[in-house]
Amino acid sequence: MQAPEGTKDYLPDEAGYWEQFKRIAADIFGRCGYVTIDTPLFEQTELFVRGIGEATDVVAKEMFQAISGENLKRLVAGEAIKSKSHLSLRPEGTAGVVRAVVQHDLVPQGAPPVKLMYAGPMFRAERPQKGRLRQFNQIGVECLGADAPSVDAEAIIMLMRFFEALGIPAAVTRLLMNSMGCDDCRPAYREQVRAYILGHASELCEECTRRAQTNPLRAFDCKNPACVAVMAEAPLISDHLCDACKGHHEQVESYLDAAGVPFVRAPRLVRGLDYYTRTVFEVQVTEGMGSQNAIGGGGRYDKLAEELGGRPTPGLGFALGFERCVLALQAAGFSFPAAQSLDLFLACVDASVRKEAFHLLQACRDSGLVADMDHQGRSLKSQFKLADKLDAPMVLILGPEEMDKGLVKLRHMGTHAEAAIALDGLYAVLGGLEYENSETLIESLLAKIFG
RNA sequence: GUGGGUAUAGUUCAGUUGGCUAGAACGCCAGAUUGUGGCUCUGGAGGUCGUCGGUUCGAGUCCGAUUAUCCACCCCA
Repeated sequence: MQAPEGTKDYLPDEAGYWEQFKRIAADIFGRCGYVTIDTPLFEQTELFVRGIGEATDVVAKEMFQAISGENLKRLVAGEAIKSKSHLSLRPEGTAGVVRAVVQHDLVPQGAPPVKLMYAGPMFRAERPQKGRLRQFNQIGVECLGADAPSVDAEAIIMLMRFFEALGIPAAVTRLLMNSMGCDDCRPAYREQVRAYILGHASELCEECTRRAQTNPLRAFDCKNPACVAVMAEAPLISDHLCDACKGHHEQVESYLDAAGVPFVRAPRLVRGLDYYTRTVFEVQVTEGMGSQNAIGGGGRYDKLAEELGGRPTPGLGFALGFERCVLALQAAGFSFPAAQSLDLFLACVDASVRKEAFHLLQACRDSGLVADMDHQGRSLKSQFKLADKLDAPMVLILGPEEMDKGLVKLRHMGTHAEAAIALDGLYAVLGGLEYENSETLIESLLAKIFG
C-alpha cells in the first residue's frame, strides 16, 4: 500500500521542521498581534462556492468533496440530499476563517480589528508536480475590521520578514504588487478588458476567449506566448483605478518604501480567487523552484464578509506554502535538522547489568536528559557505534566488574575522557540537577562528574 | 483534466543487439581489537527487477494494460 496520489508522509525530520516553521511564524506574526485560530478541515461546499467564486478553477474543478456514506448512496441512487450535507475539504484557509469571524461576531461594531493566523493542511485535486501536492500545508493570516493601507503594508512586511527569518535569501525573492480596484472601478475596467479580448479573439487561445465571458482578467495569467504578447497591450488596471483605490495603493507602496521592503509593480498580476479587492500581492522565488514559484500570496477582500452573510467588514490576508518554502530553502543549501538529539547513551557490557541499566535510564530521563539504550542485545562495540551515530555527547557504561564495586563509568565522547563514579552518587546527582535548558543540563552534569 | 519521462538491494544508480548464478557505490551487520565510537582492512546479509498479462526456446531488457512517481500544461501556496 502507498500513500494516495499527491500526498506525502512527513517523516520525523520534516515533521519536526514543520513544527519549528510554525513556531517561527507564531513568533513573527505574534509580534504583530496575530493570534491562532483553528477552523474545520471541511466546510459546507456552499461556503467556498460563494466565497472563492463559482467560476474559479479552485472551486470548479479542484475541490475534494467530503460526503457521508449514507448520503453518497442517496446521490448514487439519484436522490437529493440537504445542501448542508454537501461538504468539501478546504482548498484554502480564508473562507473558513472569515466564516468563523462572522459566525462568532469577532468584529463587533466599534471593535478594533481582529488579527488571526492559522496553520494546517489544504486540499486540492490537481495533478501533482514539483511544488504542488493534493494535500499541502499552509500558514496564513487574516486581519478583519480595518481598511487602512497600513494593514496591508504591515502584513506584507511581516511576510517578507518571515521568509528572511526562515533563511530564504532576499536575493532570490521577488514581491509583486498590484491593485485589483473595487466595485466602483473594476466593473468598468473589466468590460474594457473583455472588449479588448473579443477584439483580438483570433490571436488568443481558446481558453482566453472563453475567459472573456467568465472572468476576463484571468487572461493576464495565461502563459501562452501569443496571449502574453496580446495581453501586453491590453488596458491596465493601474490606469483605471478610482481615486480612492489609487490613493490606497499609493499609501501601501509608500509604507513599503519607508520600511525598505523592495517590490515590483505587476500591473498584470491577477489572482485566481474572486474575493480580492484592491491590494493583491505575490512572493516568488526566482531560483530552484520549477514552475510553481510562488511561495506566498494574498490580498485585500473588503466584500467577502458581506458575501458570507456578515455585516460589511474589510479584510486582508495572505497564505504561504510550507512545502514550497522548503523547496526554496533546499535550493539555498538547507537540509532538515535532526528531529531529536541524544544527551546520553547507556551501554551495557553484558546482559547481567541490563536490569540496573534500565532503572538508571529512567532516572536519567526523569532528570531531564534525553537518554536511550540498546534494545537488541548488541555487542558493546556496536552500542558505541550506535551512540556515535546518534551523536550522543556522553555514554554511561555499566559492566559487571564496576557494578560489583557499586560503580559505573561515564565517557565523554568528544574528549574520550572516562570517569568511574559511584552509582548511588550518580542517582543523587541526577535527582538534584538544576538547569535552564538541555544545553546547560549537559554542561551541568559534565561539570559535576569531570570537575 | 491533457502531454512527456521514469519504476532494478535500505539509498543513488549500472545492466550492451533479449542469453549462464542480476552488479557497483554508499548504507547496514560481523570480525580484525575476547570490555569501548569516528579512520582503515576483511568478510557477510540484503532483490516478488512496481503489478498483471502478452510475444519468445528464453524477458530486468520487447509489446499491452495498470498503479505510483517525476516534469510540464492548467491553476495556485
